[in-house]
Amino acid sequence: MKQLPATASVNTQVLTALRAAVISGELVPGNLYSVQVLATQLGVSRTPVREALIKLAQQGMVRFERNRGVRVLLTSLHDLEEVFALRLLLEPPAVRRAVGRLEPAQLKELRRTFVQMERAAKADDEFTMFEHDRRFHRALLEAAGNTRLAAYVDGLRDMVLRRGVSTARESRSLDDIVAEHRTILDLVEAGDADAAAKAMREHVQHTAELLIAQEAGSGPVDVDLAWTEGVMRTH
Amino acid sequence: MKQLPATASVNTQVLTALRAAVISGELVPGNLYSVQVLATQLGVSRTPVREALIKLAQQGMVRFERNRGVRVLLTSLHDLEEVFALRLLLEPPAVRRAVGRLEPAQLKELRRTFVQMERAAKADDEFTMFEHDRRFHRALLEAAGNTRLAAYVDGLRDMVLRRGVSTARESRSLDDIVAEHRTILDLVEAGDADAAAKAMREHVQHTAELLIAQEAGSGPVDVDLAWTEGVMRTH
DNA sequence: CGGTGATGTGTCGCATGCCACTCTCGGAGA
DNA sequence: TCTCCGAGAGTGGCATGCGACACATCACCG
Repeated sequence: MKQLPATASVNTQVLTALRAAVISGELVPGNLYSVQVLATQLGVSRTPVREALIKLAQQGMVRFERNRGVRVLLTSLHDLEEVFALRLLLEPPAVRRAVGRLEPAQLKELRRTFVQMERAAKADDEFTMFEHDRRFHRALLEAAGNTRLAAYVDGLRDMVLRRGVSTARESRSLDDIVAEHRTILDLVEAGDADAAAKAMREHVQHTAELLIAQEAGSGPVDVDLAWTEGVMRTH
Repeated sequence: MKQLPATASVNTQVLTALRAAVISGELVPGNLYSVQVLATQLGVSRTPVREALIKLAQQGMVRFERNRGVRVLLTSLHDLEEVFALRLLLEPPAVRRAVGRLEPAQLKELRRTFVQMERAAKADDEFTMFEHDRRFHRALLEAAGNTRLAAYVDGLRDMVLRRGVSTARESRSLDDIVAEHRTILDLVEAGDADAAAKAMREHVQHTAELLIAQEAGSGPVDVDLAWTEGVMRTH
């Protein structure tokens, strides 16, 4: 675990470091860790470490076990299913609403983020690419005007990242991911809300299928995300 | 603030007590409170109080202000809009999925909860009614098989409760609320997934409109929740 | 040899100490 | 009377003290 940078509040730094450690797999899912040891490694006291872990626990990344330690939770197939069901329910409608609400400056910023993502993909810089991927989604969701939605989805991504970061390349190239984002971006810029939402749905669903198939291995895939598709007609 | 019961972990007790205090309005939105004082009132040390407040802060109910105290956040019109947009996006699809997945025993339990809600309404016991209301929604959402969704929506309700608990009666009677739930329950029992989902959407939307109108007072109501309506047809 | 109980180590949960910072309030000076 | 400033009280953030409990180890007994 790397040492902390010098700036900013200790609590925030610790939270960032621990989250990164979990995502990167440095803190192995299923294993128990002691607050004391983590604090020593980070060069701080137990308090901020414990507080950061409480936040991660609320997010579902770890779990405290009394007098035993804190366990990094592993994401089961069912966890993936839950996360992607939520993303499918939230992201497409949010994108639909974001179209037309995006200021020109935001649109430009969005494209800038996309270009950076594209560049990272070309450079085979997986980590940087996922950073921009995240910013892309976040910017789009925030434009929908619902900060809670944006923040929640952003948190959900953490649960998937530690699956995706190390293994996505095996199943699909970074270029494919970029292409899906390009489609979304183009439709957003064209102002076609429904098509953009549909593209987002397909993108998320595609990601879900690949991750779930990979996680399930050769076993039977018992996953149903179809119910997340909007079919209501109230008028 | 009432003294703590004797049982269970201190942290949990404190969390429950603080959440109840915020919802009941005992801790006034907009005001600053000191961890030390809260701890003394609850008869515990600062640590569990601080940890509970951290959880409430993550949920958006309070905010820490360094060297000043912890502020109970007030829910603005926009907050209500955000919360109900999320509920409209999540609850109807979840209900649609819950139908047909509910075991007979769960169905029976759901009806039992409804009957208790009805009884509390008859007795004009507002608080108990909202307790059962919450359990009703929670049971339905959990039946959809997505624990994260259920937990998240449950958390969202806290943001609204401290508006609704004291004021709902001014705008609509408890019986009306019960009637909407009866509609949902009947459709769920009849196995009509789409209709149940539609009923849930209308229930949530109705609640949103009343709370938002009441919050806005006579001022202009600039709220748009229509975008949460599912209109996708991907095939 | 197998089972069992004591003991030691490590852990969290909770209490407390300490520090830098913010805000208040009163008094001195114009 | 008004302004300014400084001392004091109060706060959250972080560090640390302490006790009860979980688990592993190992000696001892059947």
